[in-house]
Amino acid sequence: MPDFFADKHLFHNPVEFALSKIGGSYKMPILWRLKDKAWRYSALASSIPHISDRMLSKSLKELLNDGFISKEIFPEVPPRTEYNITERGKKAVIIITALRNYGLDLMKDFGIAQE
Amino acid sequence: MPDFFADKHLFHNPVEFALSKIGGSYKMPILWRLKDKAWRYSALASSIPHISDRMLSKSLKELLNDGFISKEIFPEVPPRTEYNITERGKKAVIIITALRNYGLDLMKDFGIAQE
DNA sequence: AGGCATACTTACATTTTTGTTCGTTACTTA
DNA sequence: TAAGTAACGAACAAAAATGTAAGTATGCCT
Repeated sequence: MPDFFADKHLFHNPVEFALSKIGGSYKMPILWRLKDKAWRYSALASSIPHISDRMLSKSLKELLNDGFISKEIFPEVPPRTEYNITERGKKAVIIITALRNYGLDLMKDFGIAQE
Repeated sequence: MPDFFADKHLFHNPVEFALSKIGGSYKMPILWRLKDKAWRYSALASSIPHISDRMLSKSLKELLNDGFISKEIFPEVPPRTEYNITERGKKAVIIITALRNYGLDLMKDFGIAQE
């Protein structure tokens, strides 16, 4: 696997590419929440621990641009926005699930409590 | 999944924990190379694109401390060191493989060339 | 008129991660 | 004697990711 360019950025392997799309602190938590229902901005904001508006809207915008989620704006007052997962996002949820299970195994392996 | 502490650090979900152990730019490339044979330090250094001594020895040390790899020093001159994967590391390789396949799929999906 | 609500954006500060350069040990070879 | 080699470590610099604080629009409610 040689290096390759994408989005004006250099990558060295497929994992790096995948994590450039769904990595970082908040994208997986967002996709995970959207996996079985629509969520609005404010609900995501209060559900995801410690997330700031900056990181939430930045993450949502990138996931949207990359086609992992879709967005619907309802012209109400105050405005309402709903985010949904797309087909591409559903594929991401599969690997997120695998990573999550691996993480749970590792936690057991390291003797970390979980309730 | 509530927050939890490990290694004096706060985590919010199992994925975050897993990636604290095998994430970053170089740990997966290292584990990937060790999956079917022993490698010595200098071979890893020249095989992994752009890696510096600092990052290589830092990554190796952490993987070693966390039990993903083992190390054998041969008292020759100049010294020779060999790194091997452990059982815990082999489990990591499984999820790395999944992530890699997902990355390849994503690349196709985004129309990125691969030879 | 003033405050509240939602869904954001912008500027700036701080933290985390990674890169660069240099030094070390102990012996061997030119 | 000087230079080379393998496998690092330490100090410092730069870059990338994240955090903080504040501001925006529209319109309702009091």
